[in-house]
Formats: sequence, structure tokens, C-alpha cells
Amino acid sequence: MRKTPRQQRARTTVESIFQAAAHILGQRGWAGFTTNEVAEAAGVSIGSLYQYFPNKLALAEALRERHLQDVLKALSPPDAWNHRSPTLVRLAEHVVDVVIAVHTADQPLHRVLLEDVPLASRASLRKFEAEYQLRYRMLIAASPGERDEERDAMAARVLAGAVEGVVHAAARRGELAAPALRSELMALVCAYLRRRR
Amino acid sequence: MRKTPRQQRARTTVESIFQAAAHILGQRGWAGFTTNEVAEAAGVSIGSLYQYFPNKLALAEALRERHLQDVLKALSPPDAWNHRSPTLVRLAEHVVDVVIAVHTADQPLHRVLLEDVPLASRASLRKFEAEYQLRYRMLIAASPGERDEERDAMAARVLAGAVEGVVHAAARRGELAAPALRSELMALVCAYLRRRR
Amino acid sequence: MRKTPRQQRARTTVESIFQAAAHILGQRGWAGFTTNEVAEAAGVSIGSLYQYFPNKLALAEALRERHLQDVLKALSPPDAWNHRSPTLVRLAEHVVDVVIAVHTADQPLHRVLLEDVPLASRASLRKFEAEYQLRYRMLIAASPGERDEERDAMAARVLAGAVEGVVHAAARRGELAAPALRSELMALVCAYLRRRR
Amino acid sequence: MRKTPRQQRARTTVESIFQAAAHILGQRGWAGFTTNEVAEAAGVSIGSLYQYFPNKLALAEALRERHLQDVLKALSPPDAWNHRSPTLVRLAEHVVDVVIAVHTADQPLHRVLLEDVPLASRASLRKFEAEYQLRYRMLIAASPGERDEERDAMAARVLAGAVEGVVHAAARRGELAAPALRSELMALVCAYLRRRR
DNA sequence: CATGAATGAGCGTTCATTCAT
DNA sequence: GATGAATGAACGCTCATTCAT
Repeated sequence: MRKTPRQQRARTTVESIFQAAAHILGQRGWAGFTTNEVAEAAGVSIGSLYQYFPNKLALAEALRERHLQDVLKALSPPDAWNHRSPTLVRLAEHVVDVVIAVHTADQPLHRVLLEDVPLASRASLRKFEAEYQLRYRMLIAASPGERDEERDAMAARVLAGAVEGVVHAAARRGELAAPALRSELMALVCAYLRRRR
Repeated sequence: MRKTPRQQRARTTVESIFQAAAHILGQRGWAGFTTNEVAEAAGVSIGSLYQYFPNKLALAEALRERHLQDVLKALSPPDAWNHRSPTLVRLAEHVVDVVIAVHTADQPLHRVLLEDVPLASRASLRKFEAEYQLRYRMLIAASPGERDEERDAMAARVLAGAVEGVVHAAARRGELAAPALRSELMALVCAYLRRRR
Repeated sequence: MRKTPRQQRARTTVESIFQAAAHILGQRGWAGFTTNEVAEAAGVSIGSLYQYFPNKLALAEALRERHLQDVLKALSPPDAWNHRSPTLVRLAEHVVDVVIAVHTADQPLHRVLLEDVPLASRASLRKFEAEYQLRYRMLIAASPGERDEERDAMAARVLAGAVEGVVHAAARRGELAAPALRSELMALVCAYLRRRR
Repeated sequence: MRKTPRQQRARTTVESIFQAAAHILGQRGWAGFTTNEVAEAAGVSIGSLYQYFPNKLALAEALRERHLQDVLKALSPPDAWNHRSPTLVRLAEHVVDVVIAVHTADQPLHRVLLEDVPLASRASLRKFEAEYQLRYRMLIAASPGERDEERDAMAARVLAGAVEGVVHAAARRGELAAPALRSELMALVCAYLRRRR
């Protein structure tokens, strides 16, 4: 961001730009994402947008950063688990429910931010992915069987890819709310975690 | 397509447009896909391109149609299975290997065609997906347990989403060729297919 | 230039762009030189302008190149001098008259092209200046006194600057056509050339 | 200027605007001269700038006025000449040295102010030029030969144009400090002043 | 007197598309 | 069938200027 808003009205300006940008980016995708439309939808002049974001990509990246932080926060273990860690199934349910919730809230935006918006620097995305994988590593770590660093890492990536893929496909079909979707996905995750090696 | 090429020279024109379009769409994505560049790369005038494709989207969709047919063909059961159907594991291996192969051959193009190029009509994509799901239904059908139409359909969608998701994520990391990827993905598929209900 | 016009209508397009650009650049200066106005004045769409010139600066530079060639050509010794070289005064008259003529034809354009338009590369301008100085070196070479390489070079630069400065100032005052201007400028040039060292 | 600063703090505000404006105008030229950058460089808000200058051009013109006054002051005959006026050569040396000094101190700014900044009204510039010519008239007046009002006026303009042109061209080449430049320029001026009519 | 958030006309440039040749 | 010159809407972005605080 070019400068941080100090006055209150500036903060509302920036916030409405974020809102409008999220909406339009999710709806139109990166190719159809235009700064002029964002400004108009935000009820703000195009000049104001460029006061705070040096260019279109920077706006999208700020949006991504924001969104990824939200995702990580939602995926964090609840405070209730501080003392007694839950069963494997509870852990899996938490991850599955959060991923479903993320795609429910912002169906297309999540995908666009992660796959459509060009990467100015890979650094921040790598950092997110590392954090993100960590959540799946916790599942693997809690599963039965002997531990193996490399194999567990691959398992975490496979699990993450599978969960993302299932939820993503369901989102495209508007099937996210179906209980059967959740139960089958849980079945998949648990079957994988409990498999004999 | 606006009209079908009759003369031989017209057929080579159209073919070189397809080649160039596939190349550029894969490299630049939908946002960077320009008809002028396609025509130039194809060694053909921009006018010729518009003789056969009414607009940019129609070209991309023709490309998609072509590609999806290829994918379905690759997924079809080999002739060798006509008489004796193979084991569950062999079936699963076939699907996994084909999906990996598809993403290996045309990494970015496959993704762009399926996720980036806007959908003029959902009809053709729905048709493809129905066909595509059928392959996974065969896996479910071959798995142990009692059959249930709705539940099996959901299971097929979940399985398809999972396999696609894992391979897709691996492709982004350039990890498609790793043997560990394949074996873990197989483990996931088999664990799911063999799960107790 | 992005591409060379092949068809006749393309050549007229480019020519009218040049005409309009020269007019507007001379009138408004570099800061007020807009490609949209050039295209409009040329009776051509903005797209056509960008078919031939990759950007605004390239257009101005093409104009400069063109103009500088014209100036050098005008300054070249006439064919009539091939066999018998003229007197010092005749030589000086030729230079003075040409410089006055150049500024008369395109008063502000000449200045803008040389001093206002940013230099993408200095190469072509350096080449022009070297050629330009050569004409003044001929004057110095024809003047009485012993020759000295360095001193003569400086004398040529001083003479060129003086003639340019006088004509340029007169142009700003609209005084270029005054006979007194020419005779006083000739007096200046001749006095300098005939000075005792 | 919109209003004259009364308080001390206002005077420093205006002064820092002038400083910053001179710096940026000299560096970037009229085309790259932006009020926002001036305000920032001056450590002053853009609002403050517009309190004192109604628009960008007015700021540049105030700067020009200031600069031209400085030039005239530098060209004024030193107090030492009040009683005994110096030789023709001394007079010429004074003018030449001052013009060189002016261009040395603020090479680009001087040029930009005189040639790049558009003229809102010619009045103030005409006044300056009249004053400026007067200095050259003194040289002509001190030269041998019979006086003639019109002819002397033209001679003064020619001399002024020549000196300016030589120094200006030398400045562009970074040659202002060269002793040979000064001596050749003096030779030019003296040759002209002493010419037989 | 000073601030700085906000504005929006207008710039340079791209690219899908048309049509005379 | 094929060409490529021509079009112009629309994009990303800048910057002179205003005005509420």
C-alpha cells in the first residue's frame, strides 16, 4: 500500500475499496478485474484508489494477503484445545469444516486469489503454504503408524490437495452445503489417515 | 467454428491456429491470450483467424472441446479389458496414471482451459463432467460394499475431486514425476475405496 | 517504427501522422504533445498511430530524425561548388541563409525537436551534431590564419552556437525576415572569421 | 502569488516551496514538474502550496521572475565603475563572465525557465528582455563608429543572441568551464564590436 | 495557517474485431 | 481463401486542483 490511512474517512475509503475489489475480483476473475469498476463500486473516485494502491496488482495482492491471514486464523486450533488435544476425528472435522466454510463464504474469490492473480513475489505465498501445510501435518502426526519426515510431508501435501480439490469441485457445483459431501469427505480423510502402511 | 475448412490449405491454416493458440493460452493464461499474437505465431493473418472463429472465446472453447475429448479418450478403458475386467487396484492405477499424464503433458494449458477460460455455455462442460464422472463410478462400482445410487454418485465426485486436487497441486509444485506422489495418491484412493461403511 | 507501411494507403496514413505530429509538436511543445490529438488531427484512429509507432516518444524521435536529415541536406554544399569553391563570404552567406530558412519554415518545431523532446539515445543526435559542426569547420578552414585542430574545433562550436542563438532569438521575436538581421549576423560571422589571432 | 505571507512561519513555507520548485523544475523540466512532488519535496502539504500560488504555472512564473531579477542584478555595472568607466574589453568581459556564471550556477533551470515554461503573459518577459538588451547596448555604445539608433538596437540583439547561443550550447556539452570557450567567445564579441562598418 | 483526503478529466496504450483489397 | 490496414472502446494510471477539517 502506498500510504496508510490516518484519518477516519480515509480508513472507510480503503475499506470500501477492499470490499468492492473482493466482490469484483471474485465475480469477474483477474482478467475482468478493472480498477475503474472497483472504484465505482466502492463509491470512490479512481484517484482515491490510486492514493492507496500503486497499481491493480498491488490491490489484488493486498486482498490476497488479507484473505490468507483469515484462512490461517480460521484453521488455527481453537483455544479450547490448549490443554487437552482432541481425537483424530475431531481434528479432521475441524480442518474439513473450516475449508468448507472458507469456500462457502467466498466461493470464487478464494480460487481467484490463489490461482488467477499473478504472483509479484512468491515469498508471501510460500509462507502461507508452509503454514497451511502445517495444519495437515498435525493430522498426519496424530495418525497411527511410524513417523517418517519425508513421507509425512508428502502425505500432508496429498491430503491438503485432496481436501481442497473436493471442496473446490463441490463449490463449482453449488454442493458445499450438502451433508453427504461433508460425510464422504470425512470418510476419505479418515480412511487415508487410518490406512495400514 | 464459423465454417469448416474444405481445401487442404484451409485445414493447415486452422491446424496451425490451434497449435499456436494452445501454446499461447498455456503460456500466458486467458488474460494474456490475444488473437493478434495467436495469428502471428500461427504464421497466418488475423483475418484468416476470424474466418474460422467468430471471436476469441470461440477459439478457446474449440480448444477446450478438443482437449476434453483427448482426456476422455485417454481415460477410456483400454481394449485389453474388453473381456476380462482387471482388479480394483489396476483400475485405480489406470485413472491415477492418466490424470497425472494429462497434467504432465500440458501442465498449464489443462488448468487454463478448465478454470480460466470463461464458460459461454455450461452445456458442453456438463457433458464432459458427466462422462468424466463415469470413469470414477466404475471404480466405486468395483469397490466392496452395498451399492446405493446417490451415495455412489457422491463418492465418485469426491474421488474425482480428490484426485484432481492432488495432481493439480503437485503440478503447481512441479512434483508430478515424483514416485512418492503417485504411491501416496494411490494409497489415498485405495483407502477410500476399501473403507468400511 | 513498428512496421514499414507496404500498401499505398498505409503510406498516406503514416505521412498524415507525421504532418499532424510536426504541427502539434511545434505548436504545443513536448509537454502538450498528445497522441490522441495527433491521431485526430491526422484524421486517423489512435490505433493506426500505434500500428506504426510503439509510443509517443518514438513518434517524436522519428520526426526529429527526419527533420535533422532535412537540415543537413540543406546545409550541404550545392552541386555548383563541386569544381570551384566559393569565397569565404559566399560560404558564410550559404550557412546563414540556410539556418535562417530552417527556422523560418518551422519556427518552434526545430527548437522543440532539439531541446524539448527527451533523448532515448544520444547516438543519433551526436551523429547529427558532428555532421552539423563539419559545416562550420569548413568556414573556419577557409578563414585566414594558421590552422590548429583543437582551436579550430572550438571556433566551429562557438560559431555554430552564435549563429543558432542569433537566429533562434530573432525567430522568437518574429524578426527572421528582417534584412538588417541577416546583414548584422553576416557582419558578426565575417568579423569573427577575419579576426587577427 | 495569491497572497503575501505575513507570519514568519508562512515566509519559510513559501521559501521552501521556491527552493523545492527550483530544484524539481531544473531536474525534470516543465513536463515533469508536478505540484504534488514540489509540495512533498518542500516538506509542505499540497494545500499550503495552493494557498500561495493559484496554479502550477503561477508558481513557475514566480520562479522565473525571481531568477530574471537575479540575472539583471548580476549584469548591472559594478559600483566600482560609477566614476571611471572601463575599457571596451573590460565591459565585454563582464557581460561574458556573468552570462557564463548564470549558466554555470543553474544550468538546466535557466534554460527551462526561459524556454520550457509556457508564457502566460509576454509582458514581464518583454520587460526583462528590454532591460537585458540595455546591457548589450552599453557595449555597442562604447564601440567605435558612428551611432545609429535602429542599427545599434539590432546589433545589441544580435550580440545578445550570439552570446546566449554560444554559452547555451556549451552548457549542453558541459564545456562551460573551459578557458578556451571563454577566450573564443571574447574573440567573437570583440571582433564584432571592433568591426569596420 | 496548514493539512491531506478526495476528485475526475484526460493521458498513453492495447487489442478484439471489421472489411476493402 | 487470405491479407493486413484500420478502427475505437476501454483499460491502467497521473496529477492539477478543491475543500472539509
